[in-house]
Amino acid sequence: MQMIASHIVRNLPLFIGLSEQEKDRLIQGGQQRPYANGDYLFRHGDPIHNFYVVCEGAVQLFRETPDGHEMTTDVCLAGDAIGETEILQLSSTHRFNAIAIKDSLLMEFSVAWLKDTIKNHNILALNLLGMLSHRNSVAALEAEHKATMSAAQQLACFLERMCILHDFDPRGFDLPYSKTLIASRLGMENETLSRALSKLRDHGLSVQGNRVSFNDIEKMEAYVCSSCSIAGDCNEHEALRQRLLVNKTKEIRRA
Amino acid sequence: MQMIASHIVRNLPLFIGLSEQEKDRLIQGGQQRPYANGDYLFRHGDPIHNFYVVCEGAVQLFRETPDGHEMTTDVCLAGDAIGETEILQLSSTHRFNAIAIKDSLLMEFSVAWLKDTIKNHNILALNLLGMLSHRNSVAALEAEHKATMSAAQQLACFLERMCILHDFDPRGFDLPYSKTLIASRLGMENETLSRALSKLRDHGLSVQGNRVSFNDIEKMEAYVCSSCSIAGDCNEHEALRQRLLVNKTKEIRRA
DNA sequence: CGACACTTTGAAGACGATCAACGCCGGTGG
DNA sequence: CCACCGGCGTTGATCGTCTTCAAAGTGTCG
Repeated sequence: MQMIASHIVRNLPLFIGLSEQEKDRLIQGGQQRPYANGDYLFRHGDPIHNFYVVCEGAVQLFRETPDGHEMTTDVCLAGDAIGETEILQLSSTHRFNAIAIKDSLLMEFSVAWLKDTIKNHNILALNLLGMLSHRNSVAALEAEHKATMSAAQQLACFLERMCILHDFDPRGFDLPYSKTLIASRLGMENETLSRALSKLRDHGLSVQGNRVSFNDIEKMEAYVCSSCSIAGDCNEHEALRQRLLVNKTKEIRRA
Repeated sequence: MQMIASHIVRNLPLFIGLSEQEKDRLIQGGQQRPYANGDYLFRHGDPIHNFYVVCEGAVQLFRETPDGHEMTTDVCLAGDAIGETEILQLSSTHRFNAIAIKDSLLMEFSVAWLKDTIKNHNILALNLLGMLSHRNSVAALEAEHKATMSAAQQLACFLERMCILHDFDPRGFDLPYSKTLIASRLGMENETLSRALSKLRDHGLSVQGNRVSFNDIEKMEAYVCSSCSIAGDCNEHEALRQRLLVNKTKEIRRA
């Protein structure tokens, strides 16, 4: 167990460029802790105490509006960090809820401790800057998509990103969490998601049950890119294509 | 002219906490430059050379999709910085266009130089982190609003923020740029914006021509907050209320 | 004055949300 | 073992909102 966690923490983007000894020291500052399905890590308004890394399981980050709407801002799986965006904010309270949606294992780091560490390790600050910067551009892009893309296009985009980010096989992989959650993540209703999924079958992407397969990437890109401002330098499509290639060569090697 | 620019740069959030001497040194690294209405600072895909600060005028940041849609991500006025989000990204090219929409005066800083400076001035890195972090949370909130709010509610939210950010008088101020631009910034059509504006008259906010006045903040907040997840700890409403108060006391003092 | 950009209004259409009903499964309890 | 239930996903019908298209009003500037 400790092994798994340590391995995951070692490979955090936040820790890139640090020596193994430094990583060791940092990991010493963290604490492992299990959460059962349904346990809250924290709620909106709670004081910020920790920075978290998901080692196993899944955590949903979400907010609620007074009129009862629930909006999930993110779903974190193994290897994802929670709180990067908050630790350096002025506000001392959480701005969203975090709940374990599977039995999960997390690594917790005290924020006070982490802040100090950042002040002394310039490389950490730079890593964090790069991460926030990247996250920003992704957020901007998603906001744009929400304005310019149809539900089906947004969904295709989302599945592509999921496939690459979590290193799934484009020819066929299982959704890591429920469609209800995906709908909420994308800011649409379950019914809309369901209908969007069937539309995508005409555009080279099939989803049956939990199984997703990219059948015709060219066709899908044509469908999605017409509404995407960064179609030109969008590295997702390229990555996807590469991945398909890699898998094909692996197959050939096996044969 | 140099005075104006220097004064604005001195008060950049990025430079908070630096001594005046340090600021002087940093300002030496920058260069002032005028842009005429319609001049591009850079285009999507151009290599990233500079970090900019608007000293006078206005700059529109926007993207275009292959199918002809234009989406403005931001409009920068005096005191705003351009490029904070990009300087620490891996990508070496701009991911959006920037065009002067009035005759403007900008301060330009070489990115290479700025990166070095950040590496050596820990305080700059921390300031930048705070800014990105804050920008992130604003972006997340806006994305959420796009999913949960009507056009009129989003607009009200936007005008509130504008009023506070640029230190306008809530009882009456002029829009700093065109409604077309606002519509584009909010990801809606001109017609939708126009209709949203009339709707807002029933909710305590009147706009006639370029003139905006908050007539009944209570009513407006009630209208907006029902769909806002951070209604509780949203400091915008509070700030607006304070500002109204301040202006009232000023008025009394004058009388 | 006329050209032009910006704004507003009306009418029609598209898209997603909402409401309602049903099928499917996994779990619980009799 | 089966009946029942609840969560999840799908499908159809309807409704509201935003977009689209068309037209006309407003303002500014040469």
